[in-house]
Amino acid sequence: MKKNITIKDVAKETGVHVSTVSRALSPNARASLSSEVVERIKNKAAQMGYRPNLVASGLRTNRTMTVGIVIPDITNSLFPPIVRGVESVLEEAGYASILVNTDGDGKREERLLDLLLERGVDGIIDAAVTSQDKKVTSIYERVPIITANRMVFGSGIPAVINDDESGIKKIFNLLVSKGHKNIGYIGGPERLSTGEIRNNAFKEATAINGLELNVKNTVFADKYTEEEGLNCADSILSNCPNVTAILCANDRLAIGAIEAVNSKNLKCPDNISITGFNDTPMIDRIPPGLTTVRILQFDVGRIAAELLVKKMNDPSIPVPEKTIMPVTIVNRGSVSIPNTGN
Amino acid sequence: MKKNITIKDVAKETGVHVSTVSRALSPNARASLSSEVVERIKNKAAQMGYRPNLVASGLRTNRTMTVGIVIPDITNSLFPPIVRGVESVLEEAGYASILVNTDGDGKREERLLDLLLERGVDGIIDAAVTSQDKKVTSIYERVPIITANRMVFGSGIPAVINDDESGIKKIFNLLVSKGHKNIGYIGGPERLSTGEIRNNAFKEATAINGLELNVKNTVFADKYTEEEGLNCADSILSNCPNVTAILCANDRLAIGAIEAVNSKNLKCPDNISITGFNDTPMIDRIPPGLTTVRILQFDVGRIAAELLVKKMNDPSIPVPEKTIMPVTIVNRGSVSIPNTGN
DNA sequence: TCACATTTCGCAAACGATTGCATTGATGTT
DNA sequence: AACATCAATGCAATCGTTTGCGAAATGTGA
Repeated sequence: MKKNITIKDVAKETGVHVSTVSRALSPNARASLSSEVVERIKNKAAQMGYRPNLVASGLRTNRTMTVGIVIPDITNSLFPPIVRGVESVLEEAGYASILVNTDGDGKREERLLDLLLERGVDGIIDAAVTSQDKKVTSIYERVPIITANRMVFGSGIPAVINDDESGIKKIFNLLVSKGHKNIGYIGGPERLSTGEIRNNAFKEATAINGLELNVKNTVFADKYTEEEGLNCADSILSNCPNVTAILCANDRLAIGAIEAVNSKNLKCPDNISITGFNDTPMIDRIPPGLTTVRILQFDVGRIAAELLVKKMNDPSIPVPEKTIMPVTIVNRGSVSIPNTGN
Repeated sequence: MKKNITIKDVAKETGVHVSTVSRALSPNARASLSSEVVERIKNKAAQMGYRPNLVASGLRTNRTMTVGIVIPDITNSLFPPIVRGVESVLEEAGYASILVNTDGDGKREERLLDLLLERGVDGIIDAAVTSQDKKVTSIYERVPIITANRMVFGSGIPAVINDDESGIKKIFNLLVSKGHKNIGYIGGPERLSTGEIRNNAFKEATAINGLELNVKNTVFADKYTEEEGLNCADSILSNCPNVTAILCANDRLAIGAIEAVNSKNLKCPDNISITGFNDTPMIDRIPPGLTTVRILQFDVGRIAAELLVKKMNDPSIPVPEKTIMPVTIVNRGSVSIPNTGN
């Protein structure tokens, strides 16, 4: 392993002091130097193959130029686009990102957040928070944080989220416009802001439309997984055989619901219409084509990162506490007019 | 933003020297201290909420306890499981990982590798190398590297790859065992080791089986994308209408090929059998269910990381230059007996 | 030509932790 | 009792960079 070339080596080679080299190589401090030396030093440094040591610089400046990205699980296709969105702006701004997966485990999340702190990250993008997250709130006084896709209620932590409420209401309206009156609902986990907001939106939507809501046709998933979706749909279908549609708080739940429908020898959408939320990648290739709410995954990450960069540059700068990204309905094959026949 | 508590604060508070605190908190050096002081210091440190500054420690020890993970694109579902595999062992070993996406762009890859070096990563897992990658080879003398899923031929860089050759041969044999004699092939990019190995394996397989191979039914994709798969399949289907099966070097190509078949009003597998490679997540939900080669994505990452940890602990330790992970065939619906009728 | 302002650069102290070496005090040996 | 031995801790340099401050060199104006 070769030895690294330091600022000191460059200084010796060019016959100036290390501080001069430092200044010559720093775009800000460069101004106080004669352009002649600056050129000479920059050339020599390049020629010697000098690469700054970000660790040393980080120690001195207390800025590591790294941020932590906290997500539940990169294996969940909802998150990679968010991560890319985050990195698209972070990379431009010179930041590297440390990615960690919480697996939705609170203890893990706490550990990982502490780890990020030890590593001196300049900021954190957290897409794995729970709606009442204590840990992240306590950390918020030590480092700038932006939550993405989810939020912590009443924490003051700036959040970039999707318009969950209007998404649910729009797709609910789509169902009623098709003639559905008996709509089942598979809700999201109440401990997540997405779950709570979507679930409330569903309740409101039923009320607004004068439909009735009973405990049998609205069940709440404990996790956003296909398996939960399958179980919840099973429960709805057996307790309320007269539902003509099931609105799901998330695509994965919807996929599970479709499975449940299929396994009962029913067909979606012929017998039961099903809708999702997120329009997660590849979902369009799974039959019958999920009608769902499209969110701007990449942009959620992008905007969150932009806000974070602002905050990191100047912690006192005010950023909106809630940025709500627009959603759109994408119509595919999983919704049709209700089949009340037989 | 609160001030961080340092080793110096703990020293002052306990009335000992900073070096003593350092030793007390370091599992190795702890031995040379009386257990009484060690306890006292550890307690006080915990009580004060002391958190080590990994940046400072990294500067002194020249070990940042971070590794770089280089992949083409986290949005490609092949990679998240690999990343999780890597992190599963890295996290245990106390390393954090910086994830970067090259987008398959050589220039980007070079820049990102340099960035990782500046950040003083202790090692690199690279799943984005080309088969003749100069950059990564040149960097290999500065930091331990393991390539995952792909390899750099003749570089001496340890690689953990899948048994691409036997995967292709097995699935080829599956096709001939079903009776296929006129098999088209959509190959992988020649600049990637996976492409080269799989393409050669296909050639060998045809030779072994005494089948003929012509330029019209074997085409090579420039990238592993659905779009390329579609175009390549289009070309094969129009130039060789008598092919009964298309073997694809990768699942995404296969998905594109299925699209091409569908768009010609043919059906897979009724008219054309199609096979893939990787058994990428969710692929099982896309009709008609791709018959493909399953690779151990998670384990490729895991093993690569294990080797890397070994190397980082002792660069002189020998690790196998090539670790080949077993593959298995997973039979789903996309292969049937050839339809030569009409 | 002198006093003074400016530009350009060097000096040295930080940042927080680690570690080889020196020092202290206690213990053991003869 | 004198001395070697060893365990426990302190001292200070070090990692590579940044930056406030001061010194030297240069320029300016009268």
